[in-house]
Amino acid sequence: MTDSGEERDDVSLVYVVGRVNQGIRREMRQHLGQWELGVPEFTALSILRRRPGLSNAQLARRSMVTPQTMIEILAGLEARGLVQRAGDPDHGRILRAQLTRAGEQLLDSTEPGIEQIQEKILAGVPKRQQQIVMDVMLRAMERLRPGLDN
Amino acid sequence: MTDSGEERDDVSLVYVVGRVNQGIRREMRQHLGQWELGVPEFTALSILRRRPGLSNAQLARRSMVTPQTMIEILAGLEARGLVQRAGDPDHGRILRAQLTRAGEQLLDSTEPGIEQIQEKILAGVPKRQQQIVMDVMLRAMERLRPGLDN
DNA sequence: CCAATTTCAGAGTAACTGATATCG
DNA sequence: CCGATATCAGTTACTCTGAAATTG
Repeated sequence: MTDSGEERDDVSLVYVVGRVNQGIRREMRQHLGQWELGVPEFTALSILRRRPGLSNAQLARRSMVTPQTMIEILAGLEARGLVQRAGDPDHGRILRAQLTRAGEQLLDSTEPGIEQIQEKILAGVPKRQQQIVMDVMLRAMERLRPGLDN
Repeated sequence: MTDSGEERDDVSLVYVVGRVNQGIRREMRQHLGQWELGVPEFTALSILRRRPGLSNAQLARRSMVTPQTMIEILAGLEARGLVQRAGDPDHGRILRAQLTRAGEQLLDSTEPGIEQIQEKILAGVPKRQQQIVMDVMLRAMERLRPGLDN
């Protein structure tokens, strides 16, 4: 049996965000599989390229996961030589992470496919609307972040 | 160390959707915990209330998960008496699901808290912008759906 | 025979809570 | 001592792939 379309009314944002994310993750997983890279790993690499020198705790906050979760992701990336970490000279305990050359290269190979997913789901959507979606989602992120601080 | 704010530039939609979803799921999990309900279970119940009589396969498509994943969720809900399923009279194999009285009541108790999460992240966002976000996200859902059909 | 549905079984991914140690 | 960080260990939550049976 074939399924009919979805109506525009009475559906919550929480719901659509969840469903869209589910679909995106599925495609990402499939795409990233060829490099043995998981979605959380890809996400961490992406953030680190934009923000070299983040600590594990900072990275966790940006990813909206607990530091315990992030440490595992980071440990895996470090073990594979995609990320390297060095102690902050002014702060004994903090370890600042950044991509290695290999990490950058791997990220470069994977990203076109990810952008393709994005283009696929945004095809034909006016730039102005895209901008509004980004703004609203970024505000949502900020509202969600505080509850995450340990 | 405290973290600085996020910039509006050069961040992808795929990224923000993922992060917002992560934050939403965390709050949902925390809220739903008191009823021993997981996020996928809540999602299935929500869909079923809006669409009584969906089959497992249809439910899977709407949730953007495989039918094998959905069958487990559904089986759990049925075992707990929150959902009941009956064979389609015109179609021997298909089982159509709907909420039981208990399922409806449980959903009623949980929903206010979920709406609260939504209000929290959308506070102060103009209705027009909210509508645009919904439209764009619903379009994204449609684009993501086909790849899911087995 | 083919396509869709249901469903079992096993595996893999992703994320969490608790606890400990260190540093400023 | 307190707050933030790092990190180990164990556990839970979620989703997938493979395969088999059933039905129209």
